[in-house]
Amino acid sequence: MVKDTKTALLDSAEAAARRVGFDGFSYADLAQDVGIRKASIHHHFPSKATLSGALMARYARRMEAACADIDAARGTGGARLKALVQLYRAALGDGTQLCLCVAFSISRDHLSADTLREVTQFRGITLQWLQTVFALGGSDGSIHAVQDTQIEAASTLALLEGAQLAARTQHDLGRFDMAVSLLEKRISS
Amino acid sequence: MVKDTKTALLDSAEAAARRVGFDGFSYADLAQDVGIRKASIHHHFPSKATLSGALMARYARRMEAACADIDAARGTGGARLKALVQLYRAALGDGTQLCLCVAFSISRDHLSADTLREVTQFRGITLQWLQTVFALGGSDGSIHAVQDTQIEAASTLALLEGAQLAARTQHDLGRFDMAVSLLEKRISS
DNA sequence: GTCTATATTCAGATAGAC
DNA sequence: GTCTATCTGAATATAGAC
Repeated sequence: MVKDTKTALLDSAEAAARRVGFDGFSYADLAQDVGIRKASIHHHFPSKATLSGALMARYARRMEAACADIDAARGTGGARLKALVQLYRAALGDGTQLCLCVAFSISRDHLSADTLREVTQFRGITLQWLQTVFALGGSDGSIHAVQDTQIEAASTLALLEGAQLAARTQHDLGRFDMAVSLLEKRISS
Repeated sequence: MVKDTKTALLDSAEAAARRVGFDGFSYADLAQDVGIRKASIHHHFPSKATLSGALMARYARRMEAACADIDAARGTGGARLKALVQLYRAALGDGTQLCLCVAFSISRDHLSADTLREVTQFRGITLQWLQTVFALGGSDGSIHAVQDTQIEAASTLALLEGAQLAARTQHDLGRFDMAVSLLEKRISS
């Protein structure tokens, strides 16, 4: 089955945004990557702002699905938290990419209000999910020394995003692993 | 005393880069801000790559000085760590700015090799300093449950940078405070 | 050191043929 | 849906007068 053009464009744009930020790529780059002319892109995404909104919306939906998948596959809070750490690690790819949400945080002054709402929603979903995970992990004993779950969620998201930055700055996944190792020590196997 | 043009340009460029990233501002923006014509900027910084290098070099030197100041003013590891957290918090300004190092992490593929070296050096300085602080805080009892100092340093830097991202994404300093509150709880007053 | 003027390249975007 | 052709504005950068 062949990818339709719109999906191909979204895929290409997402990879570019996560590598060089939203201000760092152009329609010309996408056109070359996908194999159509740049004018044709406007048929699918009339403006770059439209594209940014579609990108972030798809990303947020994917995150919701990923969290649901983790919930279905893992029973304890600790196992779920471990899975999320792995998700953020995998998002680094070979160490050149970031989570789209982190990449958009920098370019945020050039994003549409629509897209900003999507970014906020993405963060909200993740934080909410993390809170539940810490509550579960605290009561089932799989995460050590759980304190206020809202604070745990905020700290963990910051740690994961910061660990991505560290890894990406040096193109070295080991930096991510080192930054999250203290968190992982709190999870019982 | 009046600021010389070169310093005014560096100040303006730094603020812009920390607000919208290195790809997010132009010489025209700087010219308007500083009050000269954009062609004149090239006299001080022939290319934007030169500017990025100068920016990061100045930033790294300032960080070294700030760490030295903290060491001179605070005796315990805990007090020094608290001071660094405040430094990162203050760097947010009104919640629209990031640490230059974080901002440059996103635009990194458009930076010169020279500038990238400066970024790496900045991270190295900060990590090294943090390691010493955790070693001190562990032995003087002002930081609770200190483990491997290299890992503590990496985790803390990631947390601080991630906390900045969280605050800046929502233009809300409270997000920073919440993300770092677990870390601060480990410091005895 | 700063200016005007200009070169060049590239950005996002549109019109209209096929 | 994709193309060619084109527009408009803005980017970095240079030449040369003052």
